[in-house]
Amino acid sequence: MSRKPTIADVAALAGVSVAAVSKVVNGKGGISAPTRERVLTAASKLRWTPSAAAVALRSAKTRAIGMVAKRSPDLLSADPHFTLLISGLESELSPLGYGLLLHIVGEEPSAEEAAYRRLADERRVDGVVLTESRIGDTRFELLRTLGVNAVLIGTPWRADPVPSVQATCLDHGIRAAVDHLVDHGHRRVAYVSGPEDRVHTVYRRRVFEDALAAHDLAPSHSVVSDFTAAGAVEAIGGLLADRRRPTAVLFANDSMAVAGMSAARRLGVDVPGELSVIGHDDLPLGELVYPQLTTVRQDLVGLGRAAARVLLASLGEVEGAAVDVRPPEMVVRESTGPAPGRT
Amino acid sequence: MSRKPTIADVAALAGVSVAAVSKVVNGKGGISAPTRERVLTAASKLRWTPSAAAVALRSAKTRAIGMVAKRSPDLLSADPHFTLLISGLESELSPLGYGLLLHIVGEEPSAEEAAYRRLADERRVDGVVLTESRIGDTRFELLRTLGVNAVLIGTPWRADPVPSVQATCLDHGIRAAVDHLVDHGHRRVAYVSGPEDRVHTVYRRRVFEDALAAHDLAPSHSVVSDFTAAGAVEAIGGLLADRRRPTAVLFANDSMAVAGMSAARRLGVDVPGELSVIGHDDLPLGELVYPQLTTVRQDLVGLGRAAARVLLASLGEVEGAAVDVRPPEMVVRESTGPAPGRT
DNA sequence: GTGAAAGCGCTAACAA
DNA sequence: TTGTTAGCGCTTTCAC
Repeated sequence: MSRKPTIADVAALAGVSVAAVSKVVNGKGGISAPTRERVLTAASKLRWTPSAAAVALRSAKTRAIGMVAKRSPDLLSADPHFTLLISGLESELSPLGYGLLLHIVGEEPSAEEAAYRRLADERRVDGVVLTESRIGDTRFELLRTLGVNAVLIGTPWRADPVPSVQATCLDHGIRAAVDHLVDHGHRRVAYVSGPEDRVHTVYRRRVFEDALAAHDLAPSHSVVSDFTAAGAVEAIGGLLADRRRPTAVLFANDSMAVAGMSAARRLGVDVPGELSVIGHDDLPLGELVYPQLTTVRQDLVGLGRAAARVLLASLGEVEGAAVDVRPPEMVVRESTGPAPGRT
Repeated sequence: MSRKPTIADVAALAGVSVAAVSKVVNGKGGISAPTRERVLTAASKLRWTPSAAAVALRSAKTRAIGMVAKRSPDLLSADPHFTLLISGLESELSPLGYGLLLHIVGEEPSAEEAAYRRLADERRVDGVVLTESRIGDTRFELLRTLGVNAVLIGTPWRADPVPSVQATCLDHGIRAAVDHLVDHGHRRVAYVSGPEDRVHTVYRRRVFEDALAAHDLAPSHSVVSDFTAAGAVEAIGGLLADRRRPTAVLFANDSMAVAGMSAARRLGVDVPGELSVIGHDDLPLGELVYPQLTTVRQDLVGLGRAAARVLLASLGEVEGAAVDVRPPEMVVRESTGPAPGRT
């Protein structure tokens, strides 16, 4: 197994200087067509590709972007979610030869910060993508002082002037879900949210309330949960125990919705006969279960793609319009139906 | 925002040579305690960390390992699986400062090979981990000729002398599942496998058959499926249409099992009353659904961890015993019960 | 249009 | 024990 060829080998084989080779592969001007040709054939004959390390050292560009994901102990909620975002990211990064450096950290608050710091200090990436926007989020400040490009997938906390991507018409999905429910005669509708420190938790609950208010209704119940199965089960238990229990419930994600739906059925409550259930995100999971889950689809892959474009644009790799992210839309499947007592 | 400090800055601040700094951070000998001390304080005062690019260039070690995942179009099956493996990998890599470079590629055969080639040619990683061992797998050969360290998670194809990790007592889980079923009076048991090009497909089916044979039984049906929801639905449809239909079915993964279970219920077949269902892997999904899925647990996180250790060992980063991977075990939940007509 | 040469930040001989 | 120095493979002025 021979030593990896270097730019010098290519230059020698092509009978030109290393500078010429460099110019050719980087598309810099001042190279005649014939020279160009010879360099290219020499390079492919040698199967030469520039060493990532050398390029990174010389040009201070790593051609990699980083992502750090907090993994909750039961990893129930966030994961399938991440996979979709990552697919979207990769579909934009890969064609440009960018890599995705992934870090999974535990729940300890310091672990996440340490991961970002390391990425920055070691100069391993040209930018990072953040997810799960939190209230009081300090990650952008950190990254800014570290001098790292960053983009947030989701709604920034306050008017924090951070680059971020999100769907247009962000409220459409939940509104449609509420309208759907009300149209089917539901009057007592509950909401089970995710952790309160998430920016989207607050936003989505407000949209939910607004949408109900448009029908002169108020939430029958509003419970804060934690994205775990146990949390969803507990939440549904509480709701169903109420004498004036809801006839429909929206969950902040699909995993909770499925867990909640299962818990209801286990308690002998028919879904959607006695209780309609709606999820959020539209993960593959929702189609697997019985009854199939009605949910609010989010264009997770599109969000990943858009985030990559923003980063790439700030690195001067691409220009122009950000790709747009499809607005959330309701996907009606089997877990919703008319309110009980209504035909 | 000031320029990133270099080793020279640290050396200057500490009043020593750059070589001294290098030796200190790399734990090479020949440094007096006081010098060591001053270097360390200087480094932390400047928040200096060696540049990954420079280290990589100089030492030909990137401190990163790569993984390329084929993403099936409907990404139903493989994904939650990957997340678990990645968690395991990261838990070993992170503490040693190793990064995980992830590539998601499409189904085209060439895409995968291209991804490995790029990782190798650009010298972006010190090793790669492979998953989804296939029959006639050529990836190891490729990686070998590319001169890249690799480790396989799963059973190698034939006696291919490749470093790989897998659980001990690999057959225990499926055997236990079969025994469980037979003990509950099941005599007509079917198997729904994954794609036939996977090594584990063949292996698991054989274990299934052996386990049944130990009870003087043969599979009632054996169908090859594809890890998709649609495939599982179709498979279950076929099985249930048979006049002598099975009273229990094992699926090659949890997603198919859940989809199959749902399809059965939709056809009016009670699970586990009329049909027992068993999955494979024990993904979080199985606990969410109703009835909860009985399944064969696989220590996916442990496999990731073990794979990382193997790679790290071959890079001289750690030594000694590989971590061991917990044997597969059956997790009895709600989707299995006595055979119909038996109390 | 092309090439010579100076580093990017670090490690590892080798000297002192 | 410590410092000097020669590159690792590449990009980029700046001459020619």
